[in-house]
Formats: sequence, C-alpha cells, structure tokens
Amino acid sequence: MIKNKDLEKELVQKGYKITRQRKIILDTFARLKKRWITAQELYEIVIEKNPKINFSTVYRNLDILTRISILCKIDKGQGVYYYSLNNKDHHHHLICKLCGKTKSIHFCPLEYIDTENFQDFTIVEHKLEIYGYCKECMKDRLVSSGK
Amino acid sequence: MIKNKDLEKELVQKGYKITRQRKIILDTFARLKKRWITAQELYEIVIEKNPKINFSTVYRNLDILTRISILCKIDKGQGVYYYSLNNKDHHHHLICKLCGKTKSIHFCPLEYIDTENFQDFTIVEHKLEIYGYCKECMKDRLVSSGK
DNA sequence: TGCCTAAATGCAAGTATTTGCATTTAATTA
DNA sequence: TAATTAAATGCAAATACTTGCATTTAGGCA
Repeated sequence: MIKNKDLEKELVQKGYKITRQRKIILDTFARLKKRWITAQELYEIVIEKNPKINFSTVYRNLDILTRISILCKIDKGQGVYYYSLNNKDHHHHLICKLCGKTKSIHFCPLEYIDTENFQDFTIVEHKLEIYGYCKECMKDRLVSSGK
Repeated sequence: MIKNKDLEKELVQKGYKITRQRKIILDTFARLKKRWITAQELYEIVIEKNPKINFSTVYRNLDILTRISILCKIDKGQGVYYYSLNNKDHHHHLICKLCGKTKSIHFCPLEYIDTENFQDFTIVEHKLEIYGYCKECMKDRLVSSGK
C-alpha cells in the first residue's frame, strides 16, 4: 500500500518543498491507489479540502510529479491526459480505445536495442502506448456489427 | 518524390472531397517534403495562398490526414504537435530532447508480441517514441558540463 | 448544365493546458 | 525565534486545440 508520507519523503529527498497544496495532492493520489484521473477531476477533489487552491498549481504539480516518476501520465486518446500513481517497476500500457480501461504491460521495447548509442542518439526516455479493444468491448463490437 | 496529385488521389479513394483548402494543405506538405511543422506554421503558410482559410479547417484536416496515415504526428515534448508527410513504411521516431531533430527507426515493438490477442486486448494501434540526445547535442552537453 | 445532399468549412465559443509576474511561504541559518 | 531567500502559489492572460452549429460547396445524378 502506498503511503502519502513516503511520497512526501521522496519529494524532500529530491529537493522539493512540502506545501499544503502538495500534501493534499499526494494524499489524494495515495487514496485513489491506481485509479486514473484527469487534472480536472483532481482539482475537484482537492478543492474540497482547500477551496482556494489554483488550477495552475494543480497542473504544475502534476507536471513535477510526473517528471520525477511519482505519477504516470497517459494519453487515452480522449483529448485529456490521465494521471495515476506510478508503480515503480518499469512498464507500459495497453489502452482500450472504447472504454478507456488500461492494463500495465511489462514488455519493454528498449530491451531489444542497445540504448547507449542507438543510431547516434543517447537514449534517455521513451514512451510506448498500445491501443486496442479490451475483451468486453471487443465482444460488444462483434455483437453490434452483427458478426 | 511525393506529388500532391498522388495524395489527392488517395483522399478521393478513401471517400474524401478535394476542397480548395485541402489542395493547399496537401501542396504545402508535398513541397516541405519530410520537414516537420506545427499547425501554426502550416496555417501561416497556407494563409498566404488563401487568406480566409480557418484555423479549425487546418486542425480538422491535420487530424484526418493523420488518421489515414498521409501525415505523421509526433509530440517532441515541446507542448505542440509536429506533422510531416508519412513515409509509408511502418516506423517510429527517435527525437532529440534538445534540438528536436528526429530520425525514423524501423524497429517496431509489435514484432515481438502476438497482436491478435495480447493480454485479452485486440491491438489496433500503437505509438513508440524514443527521446534522447543526438550526437551533436550530446557533444555540447559534455562540453558545457565540463566533462 | 442545374439540382441535390452529405461532407467540409467558417465562425465563435469552449476546453485543456501553460506561462509571466507579483506575492506568499517552507525551510535553512543566524 | 526572527530574518532570509529560493521555491511555490495565485491570478490573469496566453496558447493549443476542439466543438457545435449555421452556411457553403464538391461531386454525383437527372
């Protein structure tokens, strides 16, 4: 189970300050566990505890927390980003194009290439997102198309 | 060499109409060859030829052309999307985090998994972007950090 | 050629996210 | 504990992109 105190410790270690706003944000993600939420949803939750927190503060913190890998940010293809606590093992995502459900996958393409000096690039980051239809949505598609 | 007439033919085949606006957009990409541009840059070029073309038309066409794989859309991590003509062979990109230079790579992670029914998902799309430093930028980084 | 209709466009307003700058505050040090 | 200061926040405006709806138009057909 992920504790917000541990997340705070990690922030401090990396030289960030623990503000009231940050505490609330971290606490929210700790409660949500692995559920994905948008910046808007986070803002609505957070504002209950501190009505004067600003939207730009939410965005700025999402950005920082994503950069230092406390959060994971994905594009489900709906024009909005989704965020959730990052399980620390390196992974990528399968994303259902219909219901938005995601599944972590532990397959990583970089295991298949030499990252040190690949095509004259020194690789430091990468992003693999695989889109498709989950079992349930696939079933619905087959039914509705009469197959 | 890519001809705008060929691109128009492809659009017609797929059931899209050839409008004045679309002609200008396709023509622009054909001229630019493989150069990456943003929606804003495209708009500025396009408006020279038809001053009353609308921004939403530009965005809508970029979207359609990307969907049908005439264009390729990438996130260079600068908060803006870049578009260019898609070379038809399936590929992904290496992107320099400093100068934004890109390089097509012909390595594809899906060659390593069974896409038909991977973890109960039926895969239909995917996106792999690899970020790093190109040779030149890496050299500059080493110099500036005194190594 | 003129008529017809679905597709495309223009416009204006909306949403999602970012940024610059003045103010506040966490956390270090005296 | 008070002073200090760099980091974080709030606010307002900017940017990037999307959408709904009324109008226009490409392209098929009489």
